[in-house]
Amino acid sequence: MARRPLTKPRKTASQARSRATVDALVEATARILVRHGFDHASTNRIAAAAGVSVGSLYQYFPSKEALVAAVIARHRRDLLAVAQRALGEAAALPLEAAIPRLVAAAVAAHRVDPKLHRVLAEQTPRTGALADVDVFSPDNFAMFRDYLESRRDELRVTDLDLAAFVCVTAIEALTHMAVLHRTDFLTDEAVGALVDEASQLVLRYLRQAPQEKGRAISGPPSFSSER
Amino acid sequence: MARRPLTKPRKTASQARSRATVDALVEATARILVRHGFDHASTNRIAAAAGVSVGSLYQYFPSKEALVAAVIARHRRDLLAVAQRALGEAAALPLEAAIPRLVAAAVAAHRVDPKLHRVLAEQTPRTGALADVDVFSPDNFAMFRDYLESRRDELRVTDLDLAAFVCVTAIEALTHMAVLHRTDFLTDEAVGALVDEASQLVLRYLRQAPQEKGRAISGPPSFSSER
Amino acid sequence: MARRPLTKPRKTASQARSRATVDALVEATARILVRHGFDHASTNRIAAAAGVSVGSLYQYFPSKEALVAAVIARHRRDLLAVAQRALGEAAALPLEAAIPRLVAAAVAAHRVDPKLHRVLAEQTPRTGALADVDVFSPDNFAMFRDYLESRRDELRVTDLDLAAFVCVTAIEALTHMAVLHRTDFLTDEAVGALVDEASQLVLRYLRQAPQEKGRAISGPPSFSSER
Amino acid sequence: MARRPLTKPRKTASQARSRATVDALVEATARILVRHGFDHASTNRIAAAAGVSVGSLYQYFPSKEALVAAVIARHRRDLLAVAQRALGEAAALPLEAAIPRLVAAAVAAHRVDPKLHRVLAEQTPRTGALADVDVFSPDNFAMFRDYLESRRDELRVTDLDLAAFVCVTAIEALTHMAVLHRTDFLTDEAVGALVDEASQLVLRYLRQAPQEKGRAISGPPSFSSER
DNA sequence: TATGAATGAGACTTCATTCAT
DNA sequence: TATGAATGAAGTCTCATTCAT
Repeated sequence: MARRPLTKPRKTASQARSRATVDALVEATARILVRHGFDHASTNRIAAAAGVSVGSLYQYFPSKEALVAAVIARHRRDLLAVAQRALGEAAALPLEAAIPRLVAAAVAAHRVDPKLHRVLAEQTPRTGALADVDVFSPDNFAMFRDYLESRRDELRVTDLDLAAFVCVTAIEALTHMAVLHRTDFLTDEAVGALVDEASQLVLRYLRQAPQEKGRAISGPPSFSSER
Repeated sequence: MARRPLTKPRKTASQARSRATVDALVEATARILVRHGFDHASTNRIAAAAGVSVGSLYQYFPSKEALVAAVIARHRRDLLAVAQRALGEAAALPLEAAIPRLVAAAVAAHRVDPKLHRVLAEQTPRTGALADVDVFSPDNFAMFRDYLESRRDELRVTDLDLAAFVCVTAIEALTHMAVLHRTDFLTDEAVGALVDEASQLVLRYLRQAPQEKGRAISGPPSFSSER
Repeated sequence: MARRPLTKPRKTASQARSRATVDALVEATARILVRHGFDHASTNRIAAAAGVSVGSLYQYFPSKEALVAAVIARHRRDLLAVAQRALGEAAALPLEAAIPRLVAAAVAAHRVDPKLHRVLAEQTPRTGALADVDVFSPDNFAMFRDYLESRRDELRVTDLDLAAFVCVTAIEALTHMAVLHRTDFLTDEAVGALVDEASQLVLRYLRQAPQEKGRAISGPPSFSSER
Repeated sequence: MARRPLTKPRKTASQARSRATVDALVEATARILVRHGFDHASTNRIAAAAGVSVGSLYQYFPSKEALVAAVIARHRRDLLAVAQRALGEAAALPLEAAIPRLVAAAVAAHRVDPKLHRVLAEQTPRTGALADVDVFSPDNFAMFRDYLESRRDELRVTDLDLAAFVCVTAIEALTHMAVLHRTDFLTDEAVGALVDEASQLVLRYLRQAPQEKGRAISGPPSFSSER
């Protein structure tokens, strides 16, 4: 028992060291990716930026691809966290209030690290180990599908899989496009309009039209007027 | 004048030959891109596939990027042609009929050369000369915006720029995603549903709600039931 | 003296442990050499296969070469043991019986660990510390020379050094070649013929032809006297 | 016809240039191999020694192995030429005269480029593309077998394949060993004795003993019949 | 204008060895 | 004494581009 405290911390120290190296490498990769672009993100450069030797890099990552895959995974995890939180908060809300919140979350998610997002989207080839890696995971679809399920009686649509595909793809594309090609839509003044429009797009697609429910209402609330 | 027939044909022949070489190179690039992927599409390989020497390749294209840009431009032109034809046909139709037609055209466009489309979308870095090259050109937005303009009185939306962005982006994303990641949505049996849903998405977003026009209607026509 | 029983076993245990580690490393090296070839036999791999850390490996062997040298030495010792035993048994026999026995022993020796033998022969560079290491040691020549000495009166040859060189080299080459390139000569049916032929080769070279005993003969023409 | 002289020389010039580069590379490889050893014969070093760029090296040789294989092939061709010439000259001679000549040729062959021979024999791993490359080709066996065939009635042995294997292997091993490990046998004074002994070894093995001609004798005991 | 040999920077990766813990 | 993370020199090979012919 006397030796335990001696051995275990050592092991832990060693593990912590490894972990630190791994983290430094992933972080350095992201940084280099943003600063120099995928093509010029060489493993030597990444290792240097991480403050470790190339040898260490290859001790933890079998290839450049693996390194980039780790960056993508980390980025995706970050995005997912934002989406998940928003969905959690929206779960109890009616469609009219939930959708704008989710759309706003999608926009927020894309602002987590827009430069990295752009590099990942525009320069990172989906080849080899990265073939099936996508910044947006199927988790998004599943999560949204589950939400729709819980709100089924408010919905016009019946094939929830298909509906989830349509909504998630559309929201994702609009925010993605805005971030990459229409940053003019993302100014503080303009972003409200974008969120409104995207929300309208999805809401009108999903929900039971008022008259279809048997009564007339005054139309959906607008996100931008809520601000 | 007497020499004209002598000179001009020769010149033309030479021009025609140049044109043929350029075409062969672009075609070869597309072929190699599909067969070997962007990373392994070397200029030597492309030249060989085109039946010319590397030297000649550089006579016509200043860089590999220029070559790929030409392929992208050609591909985009092909896609645009499909979209343009559909828009032309849809111009005279009311929204309810026009939108499904446009969506169907978008799906058709993505089927022009899906393998090339995938390589261009997944492997071709938007770097250097290719930075601003996108498979989907702003022309699409402008064209669609013009169409909306001509149908303004059927519309609920008022900011037509924004609306065009929303619609074109959504339609494009849905078809793109389907082609790349959900080919199960593109079987002969399933594609109708996809087109229906995409049409609903856009139609419900764009148009004057029935009760807003002062009368009740029975809902939009379905693409799939039209077939 | 009272402590001896206490200290010595401990010391011995430690020594035994060291010895065990050394053995494990040599054994692991041989195994890895066979399985992966010389080029891919990295020290890390060897250490892992031996169940020790690289650090420990370098505690016992100053370099990779030293490790391989140990493997060669062990292999040579094994081969030598076979040869020595055969020579011991043959010592008392007349040439006609002894030679076939030695040849058979040479074949048997090459079957001790043929895969290792091949790797050592084909892939292990005779460089640096391994420069003068040969699988077949000069011991073989000396041993055989001694045997010839003891049978001198049965021999036709007079320069026993040269004769030992000729015989040992020939036998060694034939068995070596057979093991590496003509395994068809080593089937149970064929091996007898090979041993016969090798024995004939050596016997006819060495011995006094029956009728030559006790009288002078002309013998075959000599190359050196032709010069 | 007028253009032919223009084009063809150009082509030839180009071919000659290529050929010169290839030759320079093979020659440089041999030189570097001798000077620095296999391990330190890097492709960059070889290219530099050949006065060309690494790129050119890889234009003509797909790998370092291919380069070394070319050196081996060239060396073997040189050795073979010596052996072939000797065999040609010996073809008409009776065994007693032919064998010493062949043995002498084997010694001469090993003196063509002894340093290269040593590097090839001692340091060059038989791995990958070099796996089946051997300095001594099967051609040697076939050639010698053919010679034996033509002298069949002078022979004691009956299985000529086996006999060729035995003789060629023995001669080759003796000269090889002498070159690599017993250069003291190769001095001008000593080499005659070596050739004599090797000739005796082979001759006595092969030929009909004078007294054996025309009658049956008991011969030495056979190993295989003892089993 | 066409050819294709030549270029050479630079990418990825390995591995024997060291050393802090 | 053991561990294994870290090192970094060095190696092989690719490919966009140039240029003599």
